[in-house]
Amino acid sequence: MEKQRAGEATPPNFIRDIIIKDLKNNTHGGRVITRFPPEPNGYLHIGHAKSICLNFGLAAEFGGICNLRFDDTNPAKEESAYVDSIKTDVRWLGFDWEDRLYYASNYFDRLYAFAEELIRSGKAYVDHLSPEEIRRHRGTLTRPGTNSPYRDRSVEENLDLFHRMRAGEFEEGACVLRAKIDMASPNIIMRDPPLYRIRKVRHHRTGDAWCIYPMYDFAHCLSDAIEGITHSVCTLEFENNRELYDWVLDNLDVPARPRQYEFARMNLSYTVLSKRKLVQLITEGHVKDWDDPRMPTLSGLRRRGYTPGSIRRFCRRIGVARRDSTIDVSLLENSIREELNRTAPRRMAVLHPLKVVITNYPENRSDSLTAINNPQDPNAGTREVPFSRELYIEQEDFMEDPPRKFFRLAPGREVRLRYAYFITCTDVIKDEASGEIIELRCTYDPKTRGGNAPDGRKVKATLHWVSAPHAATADVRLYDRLFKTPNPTGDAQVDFIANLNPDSLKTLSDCRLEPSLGTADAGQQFQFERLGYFCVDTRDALPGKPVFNRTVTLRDTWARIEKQMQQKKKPRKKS
RNA sequence: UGGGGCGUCGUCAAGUGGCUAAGACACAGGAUUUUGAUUCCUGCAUUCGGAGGUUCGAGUCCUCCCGCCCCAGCCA
Repeated sequence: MEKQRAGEATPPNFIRDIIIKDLKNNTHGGRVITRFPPEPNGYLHIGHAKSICLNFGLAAEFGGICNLRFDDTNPAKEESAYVDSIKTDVRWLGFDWEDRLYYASNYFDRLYAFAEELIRSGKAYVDHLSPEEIRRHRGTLTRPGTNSPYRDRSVEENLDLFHRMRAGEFEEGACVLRAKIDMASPNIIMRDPPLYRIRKVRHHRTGDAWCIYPMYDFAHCLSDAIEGITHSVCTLEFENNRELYDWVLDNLDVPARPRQYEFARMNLSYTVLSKRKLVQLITEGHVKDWDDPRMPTLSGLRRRGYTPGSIRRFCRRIGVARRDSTIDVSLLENSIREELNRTAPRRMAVLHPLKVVITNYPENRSDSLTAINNPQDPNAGTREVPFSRELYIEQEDFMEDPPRKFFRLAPGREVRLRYAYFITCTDVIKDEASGEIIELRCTYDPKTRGGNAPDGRKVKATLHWVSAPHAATADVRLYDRLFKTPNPTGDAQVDFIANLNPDSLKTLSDCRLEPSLGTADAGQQFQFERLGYFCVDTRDALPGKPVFNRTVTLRDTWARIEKQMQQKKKPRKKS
């Protein structure tokens, strides 16, 4: 096993501390059993990755196990398609639940028996109040609730009623099984919470076997107990539910006594993570689907070119705590750059082509030059790239009237073409009608082959380029942040949709790539030199016709300088 | 306004009464560079939401105050 690099060890967090203490005190018989419990009603996103890494990571670190358990107690919202995508994503992230793939729905019989046990001990009752009446009886944050008139039915009557609920004798909403706790509890969760409701809906796994389904608060803690979970880790919004979690387990004869611990869910700048909002983005057509490369879903990130390792490292770096937090996306971006810098083969690709004719280079001749595949990895070897009289360079690498700090190509200036020759710009050809620059005439110095001048003269810039007659053509998708504001949902007055970045996707259809890129396979990742990291799309690419997605740009100091110069030019706005 | 939580650098986050308050990202300088990339240096909280108090000593303990988050689904 590769030794963890310094600073990459799992940082301490309070849940880890609890486990260490429990292990020391033999609280759970020295065992650590966690679980990742998604509801199959949507795709996993980067926030779930935090939970997955935490739960599986904790188990791995302390010699325990982590189960994958689908919390499928609401058939109206859940689908097996989501089960499949979740399994794919967890596996892709690099975690293995082995033979421990569980479903809350597998426990429906046992859960039903637990409910009967609660009724028999006088701690649950069937309530015939309507949903509206239940709400009214619940009271408010500051006022206690009032008891349901059905609260004191006998055990026999409750048992009978509950059996009849299960038998389908009542309509949806006609009645519900409730825990008999305390309608005056300051914790609203404890005011006789519903345990079972009637749903005459086909369940994706149990079919029509049931018409009553357990609520989260009843099913989750008992599922944990059934599986012998020791540390039930969830997010902070369930903190109020912990009292009920404990109540259920304390009032039933359960096989194990798990404990719930809560950590803060993450927010990520320039995006949204709530399932409701992600769904909205899809249904309103702002993005294509769950796996749109702009989505913070694991399938979106995967398609964007993020690797499992980069996401795991990101999750390790953000830590686990109880305070609200918004992680800067640059941390995520840094995680993938860091990996791809080490691993991605370099290639040259011209996204916005500007034709260059080397006037002193013979027609009908070509040249083959050796390029290094990855300067960070000597084992990556080299490749040959063709050179000829007609080339393409990046439009933004030439300026007719360059500012001081611009040291790329300009009239009369000499620059290096990477791995090729020094060239000097002699003429600028423009479209007569529009004035647009359509071609450059340059000369090359044959003595600089490979990129070095024998006389030792230096150039200030090295440009990437592609030989025109040899180039492959492809579509390249430039993805950027989905929202233009760091906190798209921050202003309650503004619909987050209004904060969408209109430039989150730019599709370029006339990009010229070095020939080898024309046959790249789906999923392959490259660094396009001086531009960024790109991968071949896995959905829209055809054999021999790849489509490239930009994962992330390279850090771009020049862009920053340009921006600063622009800001200087503009008169400062009064603050 | 009832209850439950949380406030340490721009963003995360260590810190569990006793060296000069870790580290990462971001940012700003500089060096190296055939990617304005990478890499490498350097800088970046006299102060921990605020005010009092306890203590020889407080980010850590106490009191009060301020701010933010969660809970009134037959969702999870």
